Amino acid sequence: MAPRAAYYLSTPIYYVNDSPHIGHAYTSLACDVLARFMRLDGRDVLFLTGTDEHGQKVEKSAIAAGMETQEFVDQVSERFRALGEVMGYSNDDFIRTTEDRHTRSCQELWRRIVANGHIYLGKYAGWYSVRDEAFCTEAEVTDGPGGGKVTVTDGSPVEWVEEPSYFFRLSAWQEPLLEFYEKNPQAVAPESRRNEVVSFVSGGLNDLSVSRASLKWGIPVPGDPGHTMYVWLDALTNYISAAGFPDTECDLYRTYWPCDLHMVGKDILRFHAVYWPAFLMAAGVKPPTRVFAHGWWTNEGEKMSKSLGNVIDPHDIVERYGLDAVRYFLLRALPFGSDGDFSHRAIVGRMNDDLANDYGNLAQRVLTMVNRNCAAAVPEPGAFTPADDALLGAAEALVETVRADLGEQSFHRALIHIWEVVGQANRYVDEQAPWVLRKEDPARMATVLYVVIETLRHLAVLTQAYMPAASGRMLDQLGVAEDARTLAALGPDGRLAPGTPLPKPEPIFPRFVEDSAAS
RNA sequence: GGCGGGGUAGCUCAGUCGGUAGAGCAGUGGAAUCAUAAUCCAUGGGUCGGGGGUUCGAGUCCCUCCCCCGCUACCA
Repeated sequence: MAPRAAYYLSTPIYYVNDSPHIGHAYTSLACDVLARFMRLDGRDVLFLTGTDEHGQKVEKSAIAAGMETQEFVDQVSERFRALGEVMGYSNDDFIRTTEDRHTRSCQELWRRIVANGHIYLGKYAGWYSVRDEAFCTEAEVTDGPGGGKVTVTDGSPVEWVEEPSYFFRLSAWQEPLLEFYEKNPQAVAPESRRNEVVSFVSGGLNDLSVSRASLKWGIPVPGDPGHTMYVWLDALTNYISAAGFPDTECDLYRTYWPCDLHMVGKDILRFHAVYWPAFLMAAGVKPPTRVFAHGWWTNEGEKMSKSLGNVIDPHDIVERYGLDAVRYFLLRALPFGSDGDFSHRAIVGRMNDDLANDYGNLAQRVLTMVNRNCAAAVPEPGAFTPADDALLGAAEALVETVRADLGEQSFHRALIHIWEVVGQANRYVDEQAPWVLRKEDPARMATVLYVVIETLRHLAVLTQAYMPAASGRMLDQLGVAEDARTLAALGPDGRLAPGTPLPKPEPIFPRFVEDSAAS
């Protein structure tokens, strides 16, 4: 038997200075759905997430909180782990940049880049924003209200810093990067983001400051402990640290690197699509296969911000709408890659129309009939008619379509395709009218009900990646064994066995009923 | 300023090679009654952002203008 094809995908590591919000939840959710789907498809998956714990900002926050820095990051990192539990993530690893394995990896990557002549000692002078962890050009700085200088973009204060610094020779990587994008058109997605990246690189690249002398909370530069690595070089390296680097001969590394997919928000695309491949190529390491930048959410049409106080906390919406509904909505509401709006009306529409009415009710109406008229067991089908074959054929063809959609991270399209079959099944039930057959032709009724529950088996197996809990309950009601819920079990060979006892059906997707007492 | 992406039914959006404008939701009418008052059927006279052009024929190609979004530059 051939070894299972490996699939390595990552979320960004989240900065511990932030509180987990819907943006973090969304990025990881997309990865989780992909990871689950790939596992169902028999792939050997490594799904990585974690936390970014270094930098001046963290150090200052710890002091402000009156805590030891390590104690502070331990506590905040835990919040991101907790988010994973609330959202049902199935990550295989959770890396923290304060771990030894990461320090070793970073330092070795640095040594290799130095050995190849791409890091040199220079001097940096400029405006530095502690909040943004970045130096700013003169054009990005303006006079602040309090007399000091602030950034133009978000008004965070900047301070003038002059210090010796190590530089990464990014300027030398312009051509290799352009060649990389050219040869690997799928390396940056979606298409519009790829254009932006190519355009940015074509415009010329400046060398990058990759160390800071004034920073203590970070990874020391090998051979020059007076310097600490620049936060992005540190953070990005987590992706190979988790793959066992620098031990490039270990199973982990040989199996999973290069990473198949880095999922990121559009704000950090440049770091992943430009700096990161350059760092790796400079060290003689293969760059990641693909970086996908998704969009932002607004809340009821408004940009989310701390000052507006309208930042969506994943815990709140999961509590209000339920995890399965939230997971479904976030990936169905908009084309993946675009910006989207989170509104109460929109999610309730999806919950009630798509989940409760179309999908949930399809299962309920058919399983109830089976329960009452087929001795609560999978019925014995007779010969299939063309109408039966049409529905079964559509259900069986779905796996190919969904695999292709998810292969290009088109989460919403996969759901649209699945729901086309949901609609087809509802129409089939109306046309066949098993409640009429019950009196006139019980054998035909049994066949019709069988065709629908067999269709439901396909639907439920496929929706597992998006809605693990609800889909699992549906598979329970269909009498599908735990070990028969993979994509390999789809198709005619895995059909439901007549006579299998079925439990009494219970509604799977609750309708959201507005609380009229409120307001 | 440059580059990229958009401007299509009340709302969210599809529209491959140019050939009588589509889907979902919402609305209206009807059927059915197995089901979570769920389902199914019927129903869209929209200047396809404005103007001009090419063509027998353009949402779909060309020119131009307006507006929105993203990336980026420069002036300062």
